[in-house]
Amino acid sequence: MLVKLPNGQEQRVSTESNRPVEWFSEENYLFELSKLREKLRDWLKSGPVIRPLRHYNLVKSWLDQELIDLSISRPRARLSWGIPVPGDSSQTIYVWLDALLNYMTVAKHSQSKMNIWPPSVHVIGKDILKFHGIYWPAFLLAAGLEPPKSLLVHGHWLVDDQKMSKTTGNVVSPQSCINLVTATGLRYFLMHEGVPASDGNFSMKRMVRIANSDLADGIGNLVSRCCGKSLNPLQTRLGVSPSSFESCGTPGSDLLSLLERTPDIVHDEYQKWNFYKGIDQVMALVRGANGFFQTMEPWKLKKEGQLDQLNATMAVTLETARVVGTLLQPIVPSYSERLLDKLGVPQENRSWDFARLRWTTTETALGSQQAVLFPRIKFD
RNA sequence: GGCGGCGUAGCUCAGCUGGUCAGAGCGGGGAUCUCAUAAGUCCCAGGUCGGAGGUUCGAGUCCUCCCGCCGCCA
Repeated sequence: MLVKLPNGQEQRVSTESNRPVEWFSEENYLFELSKLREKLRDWLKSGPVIRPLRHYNLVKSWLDQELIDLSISRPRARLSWGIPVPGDSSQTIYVWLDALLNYMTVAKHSQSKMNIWPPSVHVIGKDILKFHGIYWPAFLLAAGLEPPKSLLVHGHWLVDDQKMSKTTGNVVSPQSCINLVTATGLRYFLMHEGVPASDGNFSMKRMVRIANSDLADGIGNLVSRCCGKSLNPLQTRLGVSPSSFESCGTPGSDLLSLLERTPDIVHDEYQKWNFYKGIDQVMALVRGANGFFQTMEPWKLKKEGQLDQLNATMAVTLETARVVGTLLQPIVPSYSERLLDKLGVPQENRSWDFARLRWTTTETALGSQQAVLFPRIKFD
């Protein structure tokens, strides 16, 4: 864009960096991107390659036009650091070509267990869509290699609807967020509030509120209610059977219904990268469990000596907590680990197969850890 | 200029394939409980579904125009 200098002259500057720009010409090697348009189109059509759909459409519209060949080298005279062009040491490979190969280097060679090229999903920010939706797949296709099977393109975090910038002074430091709410709290907030197709609005206040409400209060308190020695002196988790729910009447059958349908819905939302919707479903289940517990009033059942119903109530609630912990593993792994540890769930029983109600007669000892999964954060 | 996306309660969103003229969470107000991370539960208030017109028995949902925001191309 054109800006006016103090001396009255006008200067063109970059719209992003505000640094002066000028015309010049030089010789470079070019990558024949123009010859790859059809291959890129074929890749785009091969499935839900780019999501959300708006970004897929954007790349599609770029491929509706001719592609211009891409400069991929610079004269060594002004770019001495880097990989020399094979057979012509007067030119250096431009960094934005070879840098992308780091994805492949890590994926293919770091550990034998992880030879996973092409990746099933590559997560990127929307600002680098052209590189990852056009150039990178083109380089790979030209080399006879497979591009990623899909790209998940997410929006940006704004602050009060404004881009973060040093100039505006509204930059949010991830480390300061972690210091305040822990990595778990930050992750939870980002996944809870992140709608892939649109930019999010970041707020420290809102982050604390959401982390507290869900991780400390909703789930953390529920687990505390069940695991406390007051209601659970033997510190065990009893098995659940259909009669566990039946003996709790309507509240039991209502919770059973919720518990049965939630995992599939969550799975479908996760598959579509709609983590925020999946989290909504999980939290609805948590609220259902708290409501069930409140209705059953196990502290009264204990006083009255109704041990069968007390046991059923505890078993049902703890089974629900187990499912919740399993469902939330992709969202908040270490929090879920603590939860599942507290419930005495073996490591081999934490995969997705166990992210649903399971009938069992097995009695499991609770972990001896402190039951505070997520301390409430003081703020304001 | 052309094309595309978005606009639903204070905030974040769902609903968007026409049918209880709208829901959830957070926030706010009130009540209640004490097993529990002062948590839980219940109740209430909050909505011109950007605006106008149209189609239809019926529109937040379909069509047209306008307003605002964002993006791509030129």
